[in-house]
Amino acid sequence: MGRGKVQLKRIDDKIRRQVTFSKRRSGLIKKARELSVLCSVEVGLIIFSAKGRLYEFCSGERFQLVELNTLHKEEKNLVLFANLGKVLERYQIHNDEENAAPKSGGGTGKKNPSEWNGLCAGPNRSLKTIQSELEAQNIENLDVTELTQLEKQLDTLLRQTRSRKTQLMMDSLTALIEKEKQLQEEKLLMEKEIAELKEQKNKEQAEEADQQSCSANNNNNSDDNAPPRQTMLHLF
Amino acid sequence: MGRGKVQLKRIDDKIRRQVTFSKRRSGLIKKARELSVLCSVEVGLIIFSAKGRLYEFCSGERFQLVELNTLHKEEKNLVLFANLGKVLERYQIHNDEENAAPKSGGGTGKKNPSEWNGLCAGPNRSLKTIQSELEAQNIENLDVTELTQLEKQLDTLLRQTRSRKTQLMMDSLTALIEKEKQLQEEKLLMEKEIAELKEQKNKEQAEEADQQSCSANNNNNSDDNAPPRQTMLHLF
DNA sequence: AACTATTTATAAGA
DNA sequence: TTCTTATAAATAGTT
Repeated sequence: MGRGKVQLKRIDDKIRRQVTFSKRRSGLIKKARELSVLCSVEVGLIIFSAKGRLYEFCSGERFQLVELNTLHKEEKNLVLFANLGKVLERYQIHNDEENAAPKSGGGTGKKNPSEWNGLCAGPNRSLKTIQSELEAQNIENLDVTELTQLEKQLDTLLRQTRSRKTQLMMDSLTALIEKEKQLQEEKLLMEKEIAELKEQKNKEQAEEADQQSCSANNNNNSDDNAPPRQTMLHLF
Repeated sequence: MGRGKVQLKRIDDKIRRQVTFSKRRSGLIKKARELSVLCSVEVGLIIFSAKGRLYEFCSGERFQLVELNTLHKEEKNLVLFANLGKVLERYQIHNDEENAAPKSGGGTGKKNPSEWNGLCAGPNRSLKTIQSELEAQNIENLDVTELTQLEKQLDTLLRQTRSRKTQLMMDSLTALIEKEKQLQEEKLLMEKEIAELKEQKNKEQAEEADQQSCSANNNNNSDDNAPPRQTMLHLF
């Protein structure tokens, strides 16, 4: 849709690419909104510009965690989804928190873990600040001192981002491992139950056979009580 | 774009809504792909249909849609997370590359993508080399050129390490998801077996009671067929 | 940031 | 569902 047909490959010219990005980005977000409204479905969209600026659309309303627990399965998925756009926000919120903490002074360095869940207030002030700084005064115009400071800030942000990412992944892993353990236990219990039921059955059959003084069919049930196999973790 | 102008509000007619959803969904995903390709940016898009079916696009494939459809709901969330993590990971790599982009010398600057998965042979080799170099000639004695080179090498190693770490964690997540699915299936089978055994037992008791025409102690076994409890996801 | 010439998406109909 | 087609929308290149 335009004067020329479009080739599905990276636009080489930087300017044209930038312009196209701007146009198509807003078009995409508009269409995402339309889809969610017209069809009453949940849509989440995140876009990183080449410079790392984040653009997002999320159809869902903000849900409180409290409410989450009152919901049923199906609904939870929707809520989780609705909150999807929050992932990135949390990265940045976290960054802000850390950044707000003084670096030079011999501070505690470590944040209260309870504040680590990204539930704290205050959006992406620092990151936005840096970004707008970068946009306002072109990076070309900064002197070494300013660049050094900027470098430090960005480095800090990057490190915090990584830290948060790792933490989120570890949380997932922990949850899954926990779940697996639980399932293994349940499995064990059920195996026991099955064994008991079979034994009872055998006994009854034996009694019956006794009464009728007949053949004793001893069902040798081999219970494969292999110890719960641990999932291989290639983490460390 | 169509025979009629569109109102930005929920389509009331169910059929029309469904059809529109189908069409616009594919259109949106197509456009997301185009944006990511044309402009070389990271794009993540997820859509939940009204029935909870998941559709997604993520620049940089990791999971095939085919696989996705075989997953359970809970697992899908993890996969989504994994994909998003991938977006972030790429974002970071991208930034790193930009930063590492050659400033002075005309090095290739760009690594072969196949080497980027951290699967390449012996990262330790280079590290050892660097270490021994450092030990042999004290870092104090290196000039700026040598230090620059060293910096580059270390930076590369660091990036590979991070990439590898993320990949391993992703692998673990995938494996755990798979494992959980398998356990759930096993559990289901065992539940069936138990139910059958109990039923047999009840029947036999009933027969016995019949024969002895006596008191009917109806053991009301409340089968706690609670649906598999949802894994708590702390993802979002 | 506006303006068109075109291409593309898609609403309705088959 | 899938296809066809008229028309609305998006947007590439231009100013």
